[in-house]
Parts: sequence; C-alpha cells; structure tokens
Amino acid sequence: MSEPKIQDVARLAGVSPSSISNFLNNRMEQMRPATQLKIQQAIQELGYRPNNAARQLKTGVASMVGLLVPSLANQYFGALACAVEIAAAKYHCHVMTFSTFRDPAREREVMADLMAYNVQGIITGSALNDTENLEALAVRCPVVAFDVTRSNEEHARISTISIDNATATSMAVEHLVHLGHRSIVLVTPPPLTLNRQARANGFSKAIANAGITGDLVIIDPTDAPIDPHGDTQLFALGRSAAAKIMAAPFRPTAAIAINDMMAIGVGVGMKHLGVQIPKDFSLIGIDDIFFAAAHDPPLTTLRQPIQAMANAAVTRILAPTGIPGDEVFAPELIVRGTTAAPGK
Amino acid sequence: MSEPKIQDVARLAGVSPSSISNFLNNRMEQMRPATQLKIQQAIQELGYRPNNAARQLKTGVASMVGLLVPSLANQYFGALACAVEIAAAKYHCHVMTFSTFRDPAREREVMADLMAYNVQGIITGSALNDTENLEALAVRCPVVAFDVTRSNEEHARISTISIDNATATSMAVEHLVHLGHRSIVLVTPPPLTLNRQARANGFSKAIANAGITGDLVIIDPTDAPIDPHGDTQLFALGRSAAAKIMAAPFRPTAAIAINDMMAIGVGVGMKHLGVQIPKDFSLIGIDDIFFAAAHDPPLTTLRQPIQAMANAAVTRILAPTGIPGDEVFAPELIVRGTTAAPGK
DNA sequence: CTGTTAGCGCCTTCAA
DNA sequence: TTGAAGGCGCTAACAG
Repeated sequence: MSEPKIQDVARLAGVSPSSISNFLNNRMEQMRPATQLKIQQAIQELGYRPNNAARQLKTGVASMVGLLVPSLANQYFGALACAVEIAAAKYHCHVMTFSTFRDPAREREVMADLMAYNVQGIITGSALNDTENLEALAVRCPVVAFDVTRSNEEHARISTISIDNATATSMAVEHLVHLGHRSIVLVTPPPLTLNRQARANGFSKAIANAGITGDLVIIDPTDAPIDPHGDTQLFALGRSAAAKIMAAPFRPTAAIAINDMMAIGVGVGMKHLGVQIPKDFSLIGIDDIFFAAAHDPPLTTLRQPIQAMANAAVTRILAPTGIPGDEVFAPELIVRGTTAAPGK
Repeated sequence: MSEPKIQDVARLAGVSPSSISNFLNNRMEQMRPATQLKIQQAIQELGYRPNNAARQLKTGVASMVGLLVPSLANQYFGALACAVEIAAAKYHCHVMTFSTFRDPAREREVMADLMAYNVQGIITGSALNDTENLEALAVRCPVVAFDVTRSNEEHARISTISIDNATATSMAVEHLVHLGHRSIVLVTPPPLTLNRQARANGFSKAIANAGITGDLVIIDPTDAPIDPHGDTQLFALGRSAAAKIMAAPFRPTAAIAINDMMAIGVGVGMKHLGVQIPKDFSLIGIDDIFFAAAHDPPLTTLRQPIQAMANAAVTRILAPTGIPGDEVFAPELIVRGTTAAPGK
C-alpha cells in the first residue's frame, strides 16, 4: 500500500482536492466549519501527509535551510546545528546539515547539492574557504556566514553573524588584570582569519590599556596531526603549547586561548608540567562548549550566545529584511575555576 | 535568473531532453560519444543541476536517509551523525538529521516529516520510545535502530545495530582484575533499558567468574537537572556518584561507568573528594567519545566502532538484503590513564 | 464556498 | 540514437 494522496483524502471527505489544499495551507476562511471537520477527520483516518517533493516542485521552495559545518563530530558545531534546528522549527522549517571537513572542493559540491534541494537559504559555519562561490550562491538565496566578519564591501550579498571578537579578548584581559595578573599571553594558531586578528587586536589593545606585559604565543598547526573529523587538532596544539608558554621570557601568569578546545589542551599540558591551575597559572577559553564545564577545574570562558546567534541567522533567511548585514553579539564572561589571583 | 532546467541544457547541446536524462542517469550506451561531450559541456556551461524535487516526484524516492538522535549537541550523537553522513555519501545519498530531545511526541512528528520526504530509510539513535510507531514505519521503509537490542520477536521489521554490551563490561572487569583489583562497582542509572541490563549482566557474570567482590551503584537520575539538549545529565550524575561509590561498604578500588560522560563525571567527583586517579582509584568508561582522550588523566574506555556501525546501518537501508537483522559489534578496550594497579 | 484545470521539472516508455 | 508525450502529487488561479 502506498501513501495516501490528496485525491484520496478529497474522495473520503467528499470534497474537492482544492479544499484539502486550502485546508493544508491554513486558508480556513474559504470553507465552512463543517467542511473543515470532515477534512480533518479524513486526514486523520488515512494518516495523510502531503508529499514534500510535489509541494516543493509546485511552489518552487522547500521548507528547508542548509547548514554547512566543518564536522558535526566537533562539539561546537553539533551544538550549533542543534540551535539552528530549534530556531528553524519555529518557522516550521527543516535543516539539512552537511559536513565539509574543511575541504573546499567538498564545500562547493555540497553547496550545489543544497541548491538542488531548493533550500530557502544557507548558513555556513565553515570558514569562507571560497568566498567567490559563496557570493555567487548568494544571488540565488540568502547566505549567512557564521563567525566571519567582512573586511570590506567585497561580499555585499552575504550576511554575517559573530561575537565581538575584540571585546572577547579584552574582557578576558580585564578579568585577569582585575585578579592581579600583570603578564598575560594569548595562545593562538597563526591569526590568519579576520576573527583571529580581531581577537589578537582586542588582546593587544587591552594589554596596552592596562599598561601590563602581554604577547602572543603563536602555535604552528603543522606540529599537530590534522583531524578533519573531530577537529581535535586545537586540543593537541594547546597541550603542546604549555611548555612554550612557560618558557616565555616575560613569565606570564595567565593565558587566554583562542577557543575552549585549545584552552582545555593548554590545561592538560600545564598539569603534565606540574603547573597547578589556577594556583600557579590562570586560563581562559572562548566559546563555552559543554566540556568547558566538565573540565577540571571547570574552565573560565567567554560564552558565545549560540542560540541567539542561530536565531538571528535563521531569521535572516526566513524573514529577510532584504539587505544583507552583519550582526555582532556580545560574549559573556563565565567565571569558573581556572582563573584566580596569581600565586593564590 | 532562475535555475537552468533540463530543456535549457538540451537546447544548448542541440539534443533532446531525454538524452540529457540518459546522460544524467549514466545510460551512456544510448548515445554517441560526441553527444556525450556536447551534453557535458552544456551542463558545465549552464551550471546545471537536476532539481531534486522533480526527480523525486517522478521516481518516488529521494536519495536521502533520515537520522534521529536525541540531540546533536551531545557529542556522541554528533559523531554518529558525522559517521552516517560519511557512510551515506558512498551511495551518493544525503542525510537529514533531526533531534528528538527525547520527547516521544516530537519523535513521532519528526518520523512523519521524514516519511513526507520519501526518505529511503530511517536510522534512529534515539531510544525506542515508541516501538509501535517505529514498527508501523518499518512497513514503509527500512528502519535501523542504534544501540538497541530486541528482547524477542516483537519488532520483526526493525534492524538493530549495537555493540556487545555484556562483553563491554566483562572486558572492563577483566582488565581491572588483571591489574589486581578485587572490588569493583558498575555505576549506572537504573538499568531500565535492555542495553543497560546487558551491561549489568556482563558485569555481574565477570565478577562471579573472577571470584571477586562487585556490585552496582545505581544513581537516581532525578538527582540531576534534566538537560534535553546537551545530555549533560549523566555528567552531573557521575559527579554526584563519587561520594556514594567511596561510601560503599565493600570499599571498591575501581569503577566502571555506564558510559564516558558518566565516567568523566565520576572522575571529576573523585578529584573533589581528594581521591587520586589512577593512584587511589581506577575508572573505565564506555563509548570513547572525543573528550575521553582530553580528560585528565585520559580515560580508559571501551570504544564503540562508530564508523563501522554507521556503515552497517546505512548498508541495511541502501543495499538491503530484504530481511531485518541484528548486528552486534565488538567493543575495543582502549587503555589510557585512568586505570592502574590498586594503590600504585 | 467549492470544483476544475493547468502546469511545476523531470523521467520513461514508445515510436521514429 | 533521438524526439514526443504523459504523468508523479500538489497548488493556485479561475469559474461556478
């Protein structure tokens, strides 16, 4: 037995297919309550569901948004996918998620797939590996890039969503200064992206403002094995960074890591060096992924308001204002157990 | 400008639409190489992509499998989704993932949505909350349930994929016995599901075999706040379990947790009690989620071969043998830093 | 308020 | 080897 169709429902309810269609699309004013009831019952009885493909072919749009992430095995992006799903559900819209594994060819491929599905828009949490392609896509449907900031008017068609990266590192520095730290590092892979540059700038500015010592500890990612699935690379990088941090000539008493994954790595590396956190050394991450709280001691971090950001991204697609734009969210300092006054 | 259609390609290539269709569906024997080339070029030039909705409406099937998980924010299920995506890609098939948040009503809803998309099959990592519904679904398309074992022939239509749960706990006990432990607990929420029962049985049998002391420490989940998104509950539960474990009359020297999330919680709880792992106490988890390796010390655990399991699930759907079945995978002992000889 | 009708883009015979 | 034609299930005019 195959799926019931709109005709079957119409026959059972004793009305025409168009009334069923009206009913399904909430045009209740076009029929008598009695008709509504009959339709309702017929649908129930047959277990009828409209065929998405047919509907989509007719209307030209799918109730679907596309999401690109480097990998769902990375907990941050799993959480993002979850947040996007929740946000889209408010519009009765589904989400199709693809992992790109940071492969530009796959990214292009996957975008084309998404277009073939007639998605209403695309959210990408995968870096702007291929801005030209993204820009071309944005002609067809709204494109929202996560955690990306535009340098100029190059990408006039793309909207972006991110936290205020400079503020995040400034807040981290201020928190540490407030605790009494006078020598702080920012641990990061080479700051090639605009985001990381912004974090580095925020850091430097705050250091200068406070009139204290501070520098970047840049970790070469070629040191660590590449892991396209789980993105565990930053963890490994962080762990290996610990020694480099402690060897810095200006003897930092605290570190800010570019994100939580790296911070957790630094934390583990420090422990192996016999450095006690937060007694001997303070540590701050960025993101507030779940395992920040499960780390020991629980990681102080700057939280990204991920649900709010997902909501904003989805709104840009499903309730567009017309013009693309950039939305910047404030990070929130979550003080936990890895920060304390130096030597305490 | 709207998407190019098969007609446009045909016109540009100077052939008929059906040749394009033949080309797209790899029926090359039906045309001259020269024609192939022309078609190839025309497709390239227009950036043509067949419209999924139209194709699906015509053929009745979508190249799509559905995946249900409690929440993608839970790292285990993010990793599962990633593995399923990789497995499905080999069949040129896409994955549509839904989070159920362990809400039976939402689970039913989402399954119906999936059916409306004409998915080729459904994989569920969400517990069999509603077996009747699943069973009914299995009439329409293959259904594969993850981490579920059937008690009897009730669910004749559903296939299952899981590790050998009894063996997992047995292996854990044997590893600990080998290290010299003589008193071991299994920490678990009430073993209501068949899986947990199997783990408890495997534990008890191995304890009896070894002729040592062992018991279950059952943690009431009402103690911890519910977290439908991230499933952090087991972590909190594990942390609070530490005291209960240490207070057990038979003075265990090691614990096996029902999964890694709980094990990590126990590890943190122990540290707060001043119990040093593995010197004072040994700890084993199950799953091998990414953060098992990032825990400090790195968690000894029984790994689920998640990619192999995902491959098997996808194969059941996209290359079905016809009859549903159960596939059981062997867990793999990953010895890391949380297990040692007692008192060492 | 309800029924009729003409496609949406593609695939698949069938005939040429 | 290619072209023509019908229809997948649904929607949205438009006519009654």
